[in-house]
Amino acid sequence: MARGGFGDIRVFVEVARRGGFRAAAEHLQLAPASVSEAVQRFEDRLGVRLLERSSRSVALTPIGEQFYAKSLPAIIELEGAMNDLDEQKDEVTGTLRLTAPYSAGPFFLDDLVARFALEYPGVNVELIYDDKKVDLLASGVDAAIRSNTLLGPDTHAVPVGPELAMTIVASPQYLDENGRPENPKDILNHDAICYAFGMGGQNAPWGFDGPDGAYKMQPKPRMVANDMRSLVYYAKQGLGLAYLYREIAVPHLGEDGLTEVLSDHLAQLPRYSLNYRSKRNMTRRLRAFVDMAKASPAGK
Amino acid sequence: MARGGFGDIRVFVEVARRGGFRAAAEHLQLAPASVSEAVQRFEDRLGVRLLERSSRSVALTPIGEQFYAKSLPAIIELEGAMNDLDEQKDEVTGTLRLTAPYSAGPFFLDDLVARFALEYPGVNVELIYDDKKVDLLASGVDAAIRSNTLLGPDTHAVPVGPELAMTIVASPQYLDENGRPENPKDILNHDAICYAFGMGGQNAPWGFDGPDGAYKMQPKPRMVANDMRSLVYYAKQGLGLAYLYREIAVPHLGEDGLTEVLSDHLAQLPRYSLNYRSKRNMTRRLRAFVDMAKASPAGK
DNA sequence: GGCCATTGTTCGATTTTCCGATCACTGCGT
DNA sequence: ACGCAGTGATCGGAAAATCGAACAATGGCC
Repeated sequence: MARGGFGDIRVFVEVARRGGFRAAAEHLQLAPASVSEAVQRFEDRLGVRLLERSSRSVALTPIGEQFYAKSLPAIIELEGAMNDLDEQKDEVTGTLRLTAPYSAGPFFLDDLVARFALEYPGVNVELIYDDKKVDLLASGVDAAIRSNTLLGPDTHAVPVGPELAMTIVASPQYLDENGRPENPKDILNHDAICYAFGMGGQNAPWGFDGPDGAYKMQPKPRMVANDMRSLVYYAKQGLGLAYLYREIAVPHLGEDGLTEVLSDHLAQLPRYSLNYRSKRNMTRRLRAFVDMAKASPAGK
Repeated sequence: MARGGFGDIRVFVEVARRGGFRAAAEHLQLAPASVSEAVQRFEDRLGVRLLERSSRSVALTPIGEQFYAKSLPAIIELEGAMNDLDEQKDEVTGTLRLTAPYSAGPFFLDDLVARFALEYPGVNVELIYDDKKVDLLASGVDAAIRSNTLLGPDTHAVPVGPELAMTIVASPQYLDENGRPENPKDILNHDAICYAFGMGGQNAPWGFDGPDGAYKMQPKPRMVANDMRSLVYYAKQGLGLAYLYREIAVPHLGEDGLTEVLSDHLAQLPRYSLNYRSKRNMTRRLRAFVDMAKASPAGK
């Protein structure tokens, strides 16, 4: 550091601003002795006394008052510039750690993450697919995409991904043999092919819209898997009614394939929720990702 | 100085402003190595590269460009505040303490000090004529003018005053009675009127230039005084050869006055040396005096 | 292509700054 | 008047910054 340079101005200004050496030292993260000595050396070099001292207090001299008044605005500007630098700095390198359900990738997340990685080449992305509940504080991830909004200190959520259209499908053969459900309550009399959230996880409830609003039902699960392509396969084999994302079912509809039922009764699922903690030291890379996710169209 | 503090901003800004480390170093009065290392440490602490370097040039990174743009106005403000402080400080009353040989006053120092006092009305000048050796550290003076350069920690010297032409004079009567010295060694056969450096001080040796270079001789002192006007008087009285500053002798030459001898053999004395310590307590008034002394023409 | 001047960098030595422990002083409460 | 808490200052040792000398790299000139 250039001896007796502008760093001394900062130290002096801090003493003046805080009304004492010890308070200034605390703010500057220096020892009180260091602040005392630094200001003394500064005054010696200048050949000017900026501060009047007694053993219990400190006051500005007239010339110190003037110098302080002139210097403070500039010091504040430099503090701002340093803060801006800190904020920008986060875009340079770092790893963004995400977790998301397996299902999110093909729907929208692969695309979103790829676009993010291209725009911010300095950021590495670590994406852990997991269907389990996640604790943002304990998990070490920057953000967790889940189907629901997470709660916690300083936790925020933004909707991401597409509006999720659901469907219930079955093979024509199954329907011939077991009848067509006419009302949502009819699924209780049918075999259900359900999606499970991993081993030991709950089965996804089936969501419906009725005259009284949205509600969910939990049918009797005949087949359970945590991969919707398997659900499609089981349905084709005539093993029951399968509840899954419509996008996955669409290629398998019609002719010898699957038939949709109860289409008018199905509720759309809410979009995924990007959950993150917006604490004071929220990194720029997380901020950038949240901003990009917000800006993405609902279909993506 | 608070390490890694705002002093580093100033150093970085200076490199950016001047387009290179060496130019910035010159302006900051630091070694190039110091500037290079200071900016490197700054970048390391920040975790950001502000400058792109090659072996012959330097350029700002994008983030460095932004930081420079934000910081420069504040640095300029602080420079202004420092300049204002310097200007104010010059107005603060203070005492410049000098010591000089008795001989310096009439030659140049009275004039120099008078011009200084007129230009800096807020400064008092205390001038102690003394021919003794002086210890800058112990003496309490700001600067010591002596005929030689002083040595010591942080001690600097600049030549001041006129080139000192010397002369040897005697009365025509004396020369008629005792013969005219033809060579410097002849003065050993004459009575000498010598200048003494105060009571108990040495006599000033007589300086000559010969084919083998400059040398000094110490003649047999018949008359001794520490005021050259007295030496002039003694010489007029025919008491011997007097060695003194030519400027003092000139009004007394010719007619019934004094005659110069050995003029071709005399060495000029080196200019006086203004010795001062440029340590951390170098005041602006001392700096101003040194600058004015440097700027004075050699005849003054 | 070779040489030279100029640049930024490196490194061990030196100088300066920072720090912890301690001290002197002061204002306040009793 | 005394004791205590809190302030700024001091000082020797540790840590950091600066420096001089030397080096590597580069661009311009011949």
